[in-house]
Amino acid sequence: MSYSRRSTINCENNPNVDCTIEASLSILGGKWKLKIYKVLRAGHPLRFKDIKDRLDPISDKTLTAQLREMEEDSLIIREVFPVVPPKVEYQLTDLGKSLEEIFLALEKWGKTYINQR
Amino acid sequence: MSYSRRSTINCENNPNVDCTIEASLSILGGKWKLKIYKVLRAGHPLRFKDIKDRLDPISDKTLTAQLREMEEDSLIIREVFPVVPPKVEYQLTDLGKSLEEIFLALEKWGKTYINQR
DNA sequence: TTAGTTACTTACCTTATGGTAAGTTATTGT
DNA sequence: ACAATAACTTACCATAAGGTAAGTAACTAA
Repeated sequence: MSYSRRSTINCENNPNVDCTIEASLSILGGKWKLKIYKVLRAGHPLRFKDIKDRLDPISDKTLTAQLREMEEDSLIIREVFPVVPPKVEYQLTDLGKSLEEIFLALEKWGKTYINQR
Repeated sequence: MSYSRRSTINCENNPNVDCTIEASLSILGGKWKLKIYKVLRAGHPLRFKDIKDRLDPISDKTLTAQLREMEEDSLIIREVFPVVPPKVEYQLTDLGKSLEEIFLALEKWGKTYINQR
């Protein structure tokens, strides 16, 4: 899939009727975003390594990129502690937490689907 | 994104805790699936060309591929009428209709997101 | 006779996504 | 002195998703 990531999503000027869906997909699409959400939704802040360990094998590069995008999109907050070795914690913002409904719907549908086949 | 499309999704034998999410994403992921859902959810069967006309510019090749995958995944039914020029109609199955909750959650979140930025 | 129609298929190409492997930093533990 | 650590970055490569453009079938209307 390729969802074009746009810095501005403007539905007023956008003749495209799929704009809200498009907005969601452009932000949540991809292999990792919702999995990262799942890891972070437990609530307490997690370090880079903690997130990495809780996911399927994911490369540092990819995880970094995904976290940066989520930060840009205001889904998570990144807090850097100036220590050695580095310590960086990530947690969901309120906007990030508002993904719960989508998450639950996908999880529920996934179960339904798996049972029906 | 690349979601690996698997013919069998087996959560029992899968140690991966993200399996239901993964199942949903492997079936709904990509640029077009949910947009096609949106077009078809009106209810009445639509022809290939009708679907195409209601989407952002999409190539025949891509639309064909997406529809075939959705058919394989039991989300839609494809009905061929033996006439010339060809007539093929597509409509949602019950399983396809069960995507409504995901669709609404995405649409709602998209609106929220657009308003918050 | 020729153009138009629909639902495709095919060959080819571009772009995006994500992986691998290595290097970087500054400090602590052995 | 040297390895280990966490959170990166960089260069390079592989795969996949999706686009473009052309071709096909069989019939109808002009």
